[in-house]
Amino acid sequence: MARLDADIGLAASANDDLRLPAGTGTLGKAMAVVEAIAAAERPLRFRDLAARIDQPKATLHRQIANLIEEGLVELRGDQTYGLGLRLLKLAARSWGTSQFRLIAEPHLRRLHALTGETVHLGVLRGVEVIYVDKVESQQAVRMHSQIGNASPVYCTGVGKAALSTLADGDVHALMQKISFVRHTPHTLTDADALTRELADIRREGVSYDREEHEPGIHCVAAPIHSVDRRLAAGISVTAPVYRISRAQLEDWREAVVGAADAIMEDMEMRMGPRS
Amino acid sequence: MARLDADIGLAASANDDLRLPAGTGTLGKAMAVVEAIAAAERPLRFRDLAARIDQPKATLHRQIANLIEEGLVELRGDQTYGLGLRLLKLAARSWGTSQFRLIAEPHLRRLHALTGETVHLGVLRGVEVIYVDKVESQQAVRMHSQIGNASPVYCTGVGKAALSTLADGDVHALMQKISFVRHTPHTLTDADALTRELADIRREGVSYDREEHEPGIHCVAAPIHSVDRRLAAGISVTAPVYRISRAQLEDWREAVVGAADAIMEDMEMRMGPRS
DNA sequence: CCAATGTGTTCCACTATTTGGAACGCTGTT
DNA sequence: AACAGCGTTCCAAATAGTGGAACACATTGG
Repeated sequence: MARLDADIGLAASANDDLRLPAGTGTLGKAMAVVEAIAAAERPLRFRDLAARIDQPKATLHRQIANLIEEGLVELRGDQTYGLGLRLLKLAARSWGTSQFRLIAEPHLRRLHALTGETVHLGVLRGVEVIYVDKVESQQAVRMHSQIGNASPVYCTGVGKAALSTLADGDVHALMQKISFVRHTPHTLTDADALTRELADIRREGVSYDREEHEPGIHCVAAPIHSVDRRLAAGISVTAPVYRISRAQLEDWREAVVGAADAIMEDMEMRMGPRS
Repeated sequence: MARLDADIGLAASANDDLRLPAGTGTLGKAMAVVEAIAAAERPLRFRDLAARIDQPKATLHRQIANLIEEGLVELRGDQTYGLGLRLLKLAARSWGTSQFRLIAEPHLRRLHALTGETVHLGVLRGVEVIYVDKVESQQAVRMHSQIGNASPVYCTGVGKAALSTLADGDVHALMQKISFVRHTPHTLTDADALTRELADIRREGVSYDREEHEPGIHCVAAPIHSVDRRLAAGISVTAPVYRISRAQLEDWREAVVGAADAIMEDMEMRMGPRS
């Protein structure tokens, strides 16, 4: 059958850390440039890019020219580069037609109806979790963002849940690439601590984020094992500590796990029996 | 100064209609594949792609393999291809840091507060308008989508507004590429009609969508001329006919134009004086 | 005022990468 | 069993990307 590994993006994200080549030849180099532009907070100019990319000026210049021509990158303010509109368009299309998201959506809503708190659906990609969907109460400050946003695996509920679905080998490989950053006093800051917690998560079937990413925010999450192991994902209910107690969070445990299981079932229904 | 034309995406979108090569070499071919996958409604299999791409099987196969490796495309259900997660991540980053959007946002909110109806911010890209931001009342069915969504230029308020900011030459070039599709009885279905309406829009400074895209929906829009002519954009207030009369819509005209002008001013403030 | 430095851009011979015809190995069909 | 359709791999040939060097414009400073 189909080789063409996706490998849950383990290898895929080899250059998430914007290093040079990949096994992808020209395309890889082009994407490295895109990633460099995406990674920068302050707008970059040509020389800035040249500094982070380590390629001859001439080469880089042409690569950028191509990226601009393709609408993946844009030249603005007549000196700085930003990501292009084509990405927005493609992402919208991707989001709108993602089978996984479509199947999961009703379950997210149900979970939100039950808890009244924000529900997230996240997928593992390299050493990050990417949020693919979200249902939240009223958004005082709306953030269409969040969807598509990336968070670290090691300090988020979905992140740890997703990790727990991987084989030990894959987990170890990933661990090497994680750079642990302490975000709060509760953040797990090394591979050992994380490994130990993963064991718990595998046994219990739930993971918690106990204010490990943002102070004052905690969550319950459950892993979603995809049928074909091509996807490592998780679902979570997030809430501020001041409103939702640790005990309350644990009471939602069953609901969250239930939702995750329901999503898996629906996936098997609609993808399993030979489509 | 900087060549590296962006050209408002006129040339950029040369292969919006998923034709073969571009002047972009390898990258262009890769993006053609991505675009083909994005364009399809029903999931495509390898042979489907091979049919629409016109490249030798072997070549296409390797291209796809690279795209998968890079996370731009994903192989799912073990036979069909979809767009990859990396696009979501990049788009989110792009959206979150877009200067244009950030500057425009407060004005969109003000306009929404005034009218109570949905406000859109759209940018011209090739023969389409891409919605870059949106403020809406209560979303019964939420659609984070819409943002990033593409609509035709010739039958939307923002589309026509954006067109009106272009030089005649560019407009003509674009017209050639538009394939006019009648969406409602009021849709403009040929270049002549559109050209005539553009003259009105240039004179009046507003454009209307009089149920030209969707029956029962109309809108007022105003063009945003970007300082450096690198961007052709527009802003609009959209409402259902049953609730908002044509007259009411025209009463908002000044507000919409005002908001568009305010956005331009803010842009000049923050980009003009040598940053 | 004219060198000197720091940008961004173009040229073109060299070479690494992409190319695609052909052959292979599946799975399902007649 | 032979056949047909799909997906996958190989490798010589050719194309497309590379990058050192030189150019054109700013801006700086001696």
